[in-house]
Amino acid sequence: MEATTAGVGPARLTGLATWLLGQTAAHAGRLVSEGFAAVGARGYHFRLLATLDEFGPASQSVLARRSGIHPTEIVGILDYLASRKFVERTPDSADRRRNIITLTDAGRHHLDALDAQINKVQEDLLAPLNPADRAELRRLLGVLLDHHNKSVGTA
Amino acid sequence: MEATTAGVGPARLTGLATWLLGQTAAHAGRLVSEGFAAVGARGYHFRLLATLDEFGPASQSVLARRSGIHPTEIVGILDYLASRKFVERTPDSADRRRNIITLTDAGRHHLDALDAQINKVQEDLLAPLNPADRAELRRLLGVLLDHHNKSVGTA
DNA sequence: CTAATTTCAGTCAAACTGACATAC
DNA sequence: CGTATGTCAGTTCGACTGAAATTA
Repeated sequence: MEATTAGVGPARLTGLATWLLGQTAAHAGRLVSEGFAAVGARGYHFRLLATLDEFGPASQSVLARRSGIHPTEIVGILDYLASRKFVERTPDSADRRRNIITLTDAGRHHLDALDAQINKVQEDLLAPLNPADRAELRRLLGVLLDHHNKSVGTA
Repeated sequence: MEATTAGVGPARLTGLATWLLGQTAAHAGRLVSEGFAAVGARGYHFRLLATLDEFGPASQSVLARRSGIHPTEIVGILDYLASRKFVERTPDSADRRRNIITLTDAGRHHLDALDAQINKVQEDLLAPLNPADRAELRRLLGVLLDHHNKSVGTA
């Protein structure tokens, strides 16, 4: 049996973990984009809103670290989310460099819609895998991420 | 133990297969880019050269299908590869719409260098996984790819 | 002075869309 | 005619670099 070929293409390529990962992620990304586009949103919105929902209000730089989104991206995403009244940006009185970002009720509501959407996408993506395989995939990807997060120092 | 958390971040996000996949692929992509940049190349070059090496000369559209690279991308990549004398573009006498692309000796040589590079990267990426886990990861990704290639009709 | 925070402007790789001339 | 091929121009998403102003 050996390494699966995943359709067609040069074996030199299709046997590579990096290629399989890239192709699968591209596909997943397509599904995610479509799913979010259906509710007029993007991946970044979900990531930021989910971060706010689970960790509570925070400054933009803390948000960047928690969400894994690059600090320079945060500004624009927040501009948009604030314009839609999904978050509130208020200056931090304790440290005037900072803004404190808070999730609004509308934002929480929107997040629920995105949540429903993204869960549909998981099903789509993982359709051909049974529960054990899904868990195993998550485990393996988790190990890789943990390892590389540590060595690179994303913490 | 449950689904691995993969560092930090909102559970709503970090438990998602799409997120794990995206993050891991981003990391892998970083490693690949760095590796290829070290020999003055990019991922596309390797993909196209490998495709030519394994399947032999072909038209640009066939190359696109075989490599999984979007047809409109092929043009520019080939422009570059031809300028470096890694491939030759000759008009097809049988069908004057087509160019036949051929790998040169220099191209084959360059491909060897890229091959060495990309294999180093695999090791880097998969370092925390034992051989069985690596095979399992490849298998699972392969299943996903096969499934989605079929339904979308990339063939 | 150094360091952190936010912001702006721009780059980049990969993938894509739409249009078009040419040839089949 | 409709379709396939190659080309060009432009867009998108996610991620990044570099620089700057403000404040700690």
